[in-house]
Amino acid sequence: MPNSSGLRERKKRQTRAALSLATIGLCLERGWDNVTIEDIAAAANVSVRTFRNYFAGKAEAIAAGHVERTLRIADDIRAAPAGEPLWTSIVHAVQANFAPAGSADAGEEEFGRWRDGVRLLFAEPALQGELLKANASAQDELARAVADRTGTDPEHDIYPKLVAAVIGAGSTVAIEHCLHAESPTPLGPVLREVFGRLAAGLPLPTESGENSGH
Amino acid sequence: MPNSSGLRERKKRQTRAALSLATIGLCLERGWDNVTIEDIAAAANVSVRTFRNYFAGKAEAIAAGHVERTLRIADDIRAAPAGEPLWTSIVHAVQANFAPAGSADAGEEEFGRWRDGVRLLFAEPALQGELLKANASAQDELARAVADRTGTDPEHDIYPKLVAAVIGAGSTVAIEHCLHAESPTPLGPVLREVFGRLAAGLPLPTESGENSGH
DNA sequence: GCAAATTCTGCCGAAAAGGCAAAAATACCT
DNA sequence: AGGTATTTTTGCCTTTTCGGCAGAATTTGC
Repeated sequence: MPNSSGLRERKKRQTRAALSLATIGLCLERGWDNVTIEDIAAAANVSVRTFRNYFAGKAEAIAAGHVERTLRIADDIRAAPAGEPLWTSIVHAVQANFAPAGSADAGEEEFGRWRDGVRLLFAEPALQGELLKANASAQDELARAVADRTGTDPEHDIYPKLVAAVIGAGSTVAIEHCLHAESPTPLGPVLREVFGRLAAGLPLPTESGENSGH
Repeated sequence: MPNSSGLRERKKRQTRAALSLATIGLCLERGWDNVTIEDIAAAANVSVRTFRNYFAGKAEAIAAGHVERTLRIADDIRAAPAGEPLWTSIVHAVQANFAPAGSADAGEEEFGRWRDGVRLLFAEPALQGELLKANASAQDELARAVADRTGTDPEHDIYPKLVAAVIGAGSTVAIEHCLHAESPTPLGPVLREVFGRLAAGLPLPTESGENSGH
């Protein structure tokens, strides 16, 4: 096994990040259809063939960040204090990875890049599929984390798989809601509302005062 | 607006079905990589260009049945008796469309095609994304149906969108579970367990007697 | 340094993807 | 029926994607 901290691995991570970043940047700038893999490779100073060694296509390059982000949710759930209720851990984990502390004002550049990328993702149908695949690919890891936490079997029991799927679905709905909202909405409260409803069994919203769960 | 029952529309549906069927058949027979669009078009007696008028690619052609099936769930939810609890309607609708009455024996040919298609979709990684996209594309319609049923707003309220996403996630988990089970498992009970847990707020399964909820 | 393993790269052909306009089929009106 | 409008099918075309292959270049461990 190659040393994961050697020069080679570091360069690989750099190239990977550069390609993903270049893809997002070019697509934001020119629009999805007006960017070829050749352009991206040139912008990242590698050959077209090398791009293909890293990613299957433009979409995958853009979604790469989302995959890492989602996988980190599983880690956070595993690392949560043992006594904490499962749903609390879930909300914290999702929030920590999709709505970093500084939120909107403290211009976390990485978060800004991610936000731009996601907006693109939702615009182009070819990218929606990739986002979905990213969620799905993290689902197994998520299910294992939930199984760890609840003492269930990630292979044979339905419970952890169902919870993992619901985490993905709930996160997606919350993010999409904030992204499509006319006024910029912070993700945190929406996430709490979504998972609050889920943990309550999705009862019909009461007529009183809209459904701003709070 | 073209008459939907005219000859033209009927032929279009026929061509569409023939292409989807030919794609599934050829892919099952030769394997995903060994089928070109040219093969499919030839098998369906249309030009390659016509195939592309109907579907963006092999994957979409295979998933077409799944899309229709999912859209019909929305219709069923709309058509359910007004007094019936929402979750009851949902379980009925999903079950009706993914596990037809006669179950295995009453060979609904369309159902057979769908089943083959789904098997393919889950087997080949290149196709899993298409299943996800199929679910997502039906999500909006599902949300509108739920909104109709619950008097919520499909645009601004989170509730209908969340329920729609959960229906998709729950169905997928149930189907996947049955497909991956070593012993052939009927979908109905699994579906009821999944949505039972969801309506209960996904409480941790009790230690007693496995997790066969309900 | 040196040998082994790994990655990068150019070259290649098969396939996909989609714009365009002529041809064919269907619909609709008189 | 006949004629016209609309829609679908088709062929032709270019550009881009996709991935196998082998040699060059780089990194690693010794």
